[in-house]
Amino acid sequence: MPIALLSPPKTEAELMARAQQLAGKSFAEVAAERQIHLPENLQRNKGWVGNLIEISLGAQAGSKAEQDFAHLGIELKTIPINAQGQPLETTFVCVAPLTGNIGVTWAQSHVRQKLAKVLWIPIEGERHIPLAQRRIGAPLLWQPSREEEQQLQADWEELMEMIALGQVEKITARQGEFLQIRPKAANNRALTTAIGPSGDKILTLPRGFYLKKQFTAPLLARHFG
DNA sequence: GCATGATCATTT
DNA sequence: AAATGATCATGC
Repeated sequence: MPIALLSPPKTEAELMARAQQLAGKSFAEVAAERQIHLPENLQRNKGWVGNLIEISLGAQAGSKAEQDFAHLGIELKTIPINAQGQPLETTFVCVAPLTGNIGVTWAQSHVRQKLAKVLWIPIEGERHIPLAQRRIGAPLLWQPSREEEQQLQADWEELMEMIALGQVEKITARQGEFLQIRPKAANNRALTTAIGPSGDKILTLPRGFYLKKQFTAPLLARHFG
């Protein structure tokens, strides 16, 4: 007898109340509540925690493009942290568009849309903690400050200019102070179309935008530090 | 392949 | 130790 699927939260307050009720619970506890299988580790289940939290908050798991709670204008992101509350990983934002970028501005960008309002759920992520014992932290509903938005915009414009000028294969994860571009693919044989150095079409590895820890660390510290 | 969810693991 | 580049699962 499957348990009932949680309905989407109707209001921001309801979403936050649910998120606060998850705080302090272990993955084992929450997985049991929702009758979700708990894997040994995340090696072959990298999105497991994100899916667990989605289901536990009433987002439709395996959803389509758009924010997790589109009716509330809120994107959900789990972020693994260490014992000091610092992020252990970068945060994937969205796929980097490698073609069709003529005339696209920061204001219209997917990065800005995705990050307009984010519900951050910190989770214990240190690998020495067995997955079952890792706990969920207190939620943080965040909107970028003017300064944060300017930081992201500057990196985005630099990186998008390189893409538009056919320099995508010269982009490295070292570029961008707060926002970087790295591979986002099943493996290194995956290919997608991009603009080449001569302005022609080339095939290259799909890339994604990621928030560097230099961006998310202060964001978390301001609230939890 | 692309979009969802990210973390792994090699390199520096 | 930290960051970069590579990778894993799933649905369509």
